[in-house]
Amino acid sequence: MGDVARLAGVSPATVARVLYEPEKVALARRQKVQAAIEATGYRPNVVARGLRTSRTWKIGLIIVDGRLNPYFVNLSQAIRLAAMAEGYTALTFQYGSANEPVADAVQQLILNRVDAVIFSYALRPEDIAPLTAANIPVVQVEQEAIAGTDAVMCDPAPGIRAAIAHLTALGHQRIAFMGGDPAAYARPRVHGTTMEEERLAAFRSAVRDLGADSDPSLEVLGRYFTLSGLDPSKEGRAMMQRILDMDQPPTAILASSDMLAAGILQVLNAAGKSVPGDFSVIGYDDSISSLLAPPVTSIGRPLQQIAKTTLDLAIAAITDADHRPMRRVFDTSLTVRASTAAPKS
Amino acid sequence: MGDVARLAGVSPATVARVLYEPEKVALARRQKVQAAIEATGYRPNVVARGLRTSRTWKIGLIIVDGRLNPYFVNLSQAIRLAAMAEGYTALTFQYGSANEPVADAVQQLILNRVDAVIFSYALRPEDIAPLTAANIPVVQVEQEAIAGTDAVMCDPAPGIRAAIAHLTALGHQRIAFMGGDPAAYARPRVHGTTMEEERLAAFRSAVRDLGADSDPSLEVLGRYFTLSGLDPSKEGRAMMQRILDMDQPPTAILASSDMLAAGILQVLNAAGKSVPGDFSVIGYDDSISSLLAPPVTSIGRPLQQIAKTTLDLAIAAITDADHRPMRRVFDTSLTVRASTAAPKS
DNA sequence: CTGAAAGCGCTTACAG
DNA sequence: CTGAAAGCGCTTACAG
Repeated sequence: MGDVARLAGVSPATVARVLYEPEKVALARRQKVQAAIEATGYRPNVVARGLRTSRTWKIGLIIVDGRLNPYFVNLSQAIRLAAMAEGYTALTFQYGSANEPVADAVQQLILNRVDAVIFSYALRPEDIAPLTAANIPVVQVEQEAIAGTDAVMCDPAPGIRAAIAHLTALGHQRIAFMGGDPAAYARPRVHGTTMEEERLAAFRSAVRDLGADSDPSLEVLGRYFTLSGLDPSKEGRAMMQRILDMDQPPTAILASSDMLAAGILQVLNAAGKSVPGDFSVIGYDDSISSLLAPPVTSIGRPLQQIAKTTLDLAIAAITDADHRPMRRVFDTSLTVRASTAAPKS
Repeated sequence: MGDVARLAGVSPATVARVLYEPEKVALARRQKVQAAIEATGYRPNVVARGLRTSRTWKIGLIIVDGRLNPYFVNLSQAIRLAAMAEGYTALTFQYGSANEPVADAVQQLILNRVDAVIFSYALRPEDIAPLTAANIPVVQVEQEAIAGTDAVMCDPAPGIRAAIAHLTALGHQRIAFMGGDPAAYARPRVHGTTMEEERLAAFRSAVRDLGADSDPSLEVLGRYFTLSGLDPSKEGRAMMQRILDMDQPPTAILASSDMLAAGILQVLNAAGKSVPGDFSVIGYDDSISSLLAPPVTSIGRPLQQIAKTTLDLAIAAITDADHRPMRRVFDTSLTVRASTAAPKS
C-alpha cells in the first residue's frame, strides 16, 4: 500500500479511500491512484484489514462429514459458492466421523474471528455460548437446536407426499418407510418435532390420505449410518434385510436417504431381486441417486435457494445490529428416475 | 491480552512469553499469568498474530469438485485433517464444475496470506507465478504440472497389476480398460508422462505379462466426466455402450474411476445383464465402490499417508528456507469386493 | 477533498 | 528474567 501511495504521490489514506469510497476522491488523484494500483498489482492484505475492522469476511461452516452422506458435500459446496458470491471465504469443518469434536471446531472459528457460523445438523446447544460470548451470529440449516437463532429449514412433507402419490398412482398399496428412528435421534429441538418425527408424520399422513396401507410394521426405523468404519450403506442393508424377512413385505420402499437406498439395492442385488421389478425404491437427498443402478427416484431440496437464504441471513446478522432472527422454510420435491414402476400383479 | 496482563500484574510481553517460551519466564510469574489466562479464558487472536508474524497457519487447498468424483472428498478430508493435526486450518476451493476459475482461488489464497497451497489435479503452470511472487510454497498431489516443486504422487502400476492378476486368476482372458484418453488429457507434465499414459501403460504391461489378450480395441478411452450438467456417470454409460456393441466384447472391465464403474453398472442393469455374472467390473479410487450394487472391487490409494506426506512437505517448505523440492511416490492397491468372479464358460 | 495520527492485537529485538 | 517500544498493513475519525 505504501508503494502505491508513493507511486501515486498521495497518502496511504487516499489509497484506502480510492478503494472503498472512490467518489470522495478528486478525479485526477483517483485516476493516478488507480493507475498505481494497476501498475503494482496491489491488493489489500485481508489479514490486516480483518484486524483493523474486526470483519474478516470469513464464515465458518460446520457440517456433517460428506463421506457419511454425499448430500452434505452438495450442501456445503452450495453454501461455499453462495459465500464466495458475497465476498466471503468459507472455513469448513466436518462433523460426524473422525474424532473431530464440534467444540474444537467452534474454538478454531472463534480464534479465526469468523464473521458468522453456519451449522448443518451439527449444532449442539452447548456450542452456542462461546459464539454468543464472542458476538458471532449463527445460522442453523435444517436444524433448530436453538431458539432465537436464524434457521433455514426444509419441509419434508411435499416431497414425501409426491413420492407416495407417485407410488400409489403406479398401483402400489403396501409402501414401507425406511428412516431415522425418532427415539434414536432425540435431537435438541425448539419446535416440538425433530426431523425424524416430521418425516415419519409426513409419511403417515400421505399414506392415509392417498389410500395406501397404514401398517406400523411397514415403518422400518433405525439410524442413517454408523459413525465407525465408514461403511455408510450398512444400515440400509440391515433394514432391507428386515423387510425381506417380513410376512407381508411391501412392494415399494421410501428410504430417508440415498445412502439407505444404496444399501437396499445391494441387498436386493445379492438376493437376485430386481428394481423396480420386485421392489420400487425411492431415496432422499438426491445425492448419489443418479449414480446407482438403476438410477433412483429421490426427494431433493432447492440447494441454491437454501444456500442463498442462509447467506442472506448470516449477512443480515453480521451487518444489522437490529437483525431479528428469522425462520425460512423451503419445500422438498420429487425427481422421478428408473427405480419406480408398477408392482408385479 | 491486556486483560490477562493486568490481572497478572505483568506486561503483555510477558503474557506472550508464557504462551510461546514459558521456560524463559520465572516460575512464580508464569503461574500467575497462567492462572490469569485460565480465569479470563484468553486465547490469542489468530488474525493479529498472522499480521505480526506473517504466518497465518492457514493452508490453501485447490482440488477437484467432490461432486464430480467423491474421491476428492476423501482426499480433501484427509488433507484437512492432516493439516489440523499440525495446527493448520485449510481454506478449500473446488475446481472443475461451476465457473470458479482456479486463478481466482489462487488470488483469494494470496490475499489471505496462506502459508502454503496444495493443488490436486488443479495446478496450471500459469498459476505458479503469482504464488512464487508472493513467496508461497506449493505442493502438487498426484500431479506434476511444474518442475522444481514438491510433488506427492501415486503409482497406478501396482494396483492395476493386482487387478489384472485377480482377473486372470479368475480365468478372464479378454479384459477391457476404460479410462482417460491421453490425447484428451494433454496435461502439463514434467516427467514425460501423464497419469492417463501411466495407467494405460500399466494396463498394457500387466495384460502382456499376465497373458491376457493384448487387443487395442479393448482400450476404451474418453473422459472421466463432463464438466457440465453434473451427470457424473454419463461418460461411463457411453463407454460401456461402446463395449456392449463390440464384436468380441470382453468378459471383464477395469475402469479408471468408480464413477465410470457406476456408469457401467447402470448400462448393464438396464440391459438386463448381471455383474459379475456377465461381466466382472473393477473400479478405481475406492470412493463409491462400496456403495454400488454389487459392491465393486476397486483400486485405492493410501490416503492417510498421502495426506501426511503432503503436509510434511508443505511444512518443510514453509519453515525451512533451504528446503529442496521432493518427490514422493506411493503405491496403489486392490480391494476385492463382489463385482468380480470367474467368467461364464 | 486530503493527510497525519491513532489503533486493531499481537510478537520480538533491544535495553536493562 | 522483564518491560517499553516498534511495527505488521491496514482503516477511519479528526482536523484542516
